[in-house]
Amino acid sequence: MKLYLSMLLTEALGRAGLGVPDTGIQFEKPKVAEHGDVATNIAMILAKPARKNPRELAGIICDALRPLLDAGKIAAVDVAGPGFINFRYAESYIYDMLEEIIRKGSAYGRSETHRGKKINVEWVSANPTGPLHAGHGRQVCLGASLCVVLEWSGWDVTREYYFNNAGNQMQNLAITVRARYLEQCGMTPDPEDLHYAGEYVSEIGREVFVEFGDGKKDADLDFFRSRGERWCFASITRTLAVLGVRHDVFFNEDSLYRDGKITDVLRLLKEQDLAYEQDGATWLRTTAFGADKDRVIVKSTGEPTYRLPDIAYHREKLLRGYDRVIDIFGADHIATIPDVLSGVKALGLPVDHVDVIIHQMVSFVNDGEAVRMSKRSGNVYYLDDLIADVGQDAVRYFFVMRGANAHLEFDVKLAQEQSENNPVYYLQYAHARIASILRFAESQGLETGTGAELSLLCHPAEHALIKALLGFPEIVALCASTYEMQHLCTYLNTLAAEFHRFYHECRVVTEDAALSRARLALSRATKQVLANGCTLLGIAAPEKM
RNA sequence: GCGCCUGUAGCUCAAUUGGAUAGAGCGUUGGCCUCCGAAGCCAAAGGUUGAGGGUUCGAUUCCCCCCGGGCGUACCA
Repeated sequence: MKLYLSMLLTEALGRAGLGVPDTGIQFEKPKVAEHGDVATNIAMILAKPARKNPRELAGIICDALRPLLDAGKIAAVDVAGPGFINFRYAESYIYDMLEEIIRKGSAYGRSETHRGKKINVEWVSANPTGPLHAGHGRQVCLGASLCVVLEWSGWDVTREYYFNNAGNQMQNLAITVRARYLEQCGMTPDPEDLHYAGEYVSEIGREVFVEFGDGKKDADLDFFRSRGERWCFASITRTLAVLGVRHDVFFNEDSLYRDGKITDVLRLLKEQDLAYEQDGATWLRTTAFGADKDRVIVKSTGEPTYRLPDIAYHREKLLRGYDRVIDIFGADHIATIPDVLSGVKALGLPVDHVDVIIHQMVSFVNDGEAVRMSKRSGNVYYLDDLIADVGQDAVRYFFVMRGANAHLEFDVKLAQEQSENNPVYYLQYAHARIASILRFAESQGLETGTGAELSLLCHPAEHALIKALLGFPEIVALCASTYEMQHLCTYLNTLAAEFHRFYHECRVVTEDAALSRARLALSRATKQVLANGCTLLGIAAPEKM
């Protein structure tokens, strides 16, 4: 529709002796229904260069536009407010569109906008030094939903997890696992060795003991490292699977060492004088990229800091040739981004197509009290715990219902206690309710299939519901282009509300068979859109609850 | 100190990226089931969008300056 109006407006502007602004013609959906279904601010944009009153200009544009309009699509066009041009859909248009929704079914909302283009989304990427904690949930859910939305916009999506199975943190895990294993063998662990305090490390130690007895007393750290890594990997992927999240690629950090990529990058940086030795360490000349000071990339122990493998990893990823690359990070990792990107850029790779999504931290509140999160103390609220407390659907929904930039407060108690009033249940309830209506209709011998006379739907609540359904593809596109998933949540809840209103205003199954069939068709279409939305969010769309 | 994020109803957060009367949920108050799911609907109350300037037809949104909160500012990731 916007495309159609855009064409006509361009034509009309030409006839009125006006040009199209560089920004194109912008449309928006008026907040207030009386203002019509679509509006454009074109007259206000053009008013200044044309040195004319916006309202007057809008009138001129309208006059030029009216003869061009197809009455089957647009019923009315008028000037309002400071110079908006408002359009109102023709009834036949919304019936046609409803027909289309029904025809497209589970594909309604998909588009081919980015067909043939490849995108890589890297997210989660938590260190395999323990199970995922509740705070990881936000990134898990944001990324997972984003990937689906991108696919619905035609992108060929690669889901990637950068698996940090090398470096200092893994060394600490290995030491801790060994200490816990030796504890099983009857030795008292040195507190210095217990870098990770979580109970799970003891569990790993027990597993090793069960399998080998005390036969691994003299095994080297590599053994315990790989046992720890294997356990953590299994734990993380299991939790992800519970939430319906999967990755296509787990890129192992240690492969960068094995394949010599770390040394390659170090050499390349040194060749460009972007890395230098000092005080026994190797420094990255980040001041050359505008940073306040240079940073260490290889410690005096000879071990790289995270920056170096991060640069090497991004280089490998970019070399694979994606049209777009998305990195999702928590705000606590924000410091690495400028260094890594400028490092990669210095290696001759373009980074303009890399988008970094930063999400702010989550705080968990339980019964008015902050849930303390500390890996070292072992006092951790795990993502598994959160799922057990509120359910996977609530987890998936709550983490994406707010913008990534908002500091999210997750009140666990509230999510448990008030689950009846939860937005996610509100949404699912609408879906289950429609399913119930359809079952009832069938029990009454009503045919709920095709062939409904949609023009019988003339009640305001019916029109409002249809128009709400029409907005779905645009919302999907909006989420895909802004990377902001909360728009979908907001949309789905207003859609559910619109349905509930319709339900109260218009009885679906009545003696009037023709009207009943039309309303059943509308109900089915609503159910379909709700289900499609649930698919995008990764939550269930139940037939009963 | 510096950098990034943030401040909107009592609470948690929206606001289609600069649009028309700033909206939802929770909480509070009052209505609605002889009828397809009341996990629902309707209504009321609640706001100087942290404060002050600026940009323009128009600012919650952009710019400047204060004030408050979060995260960084490691030879941890």
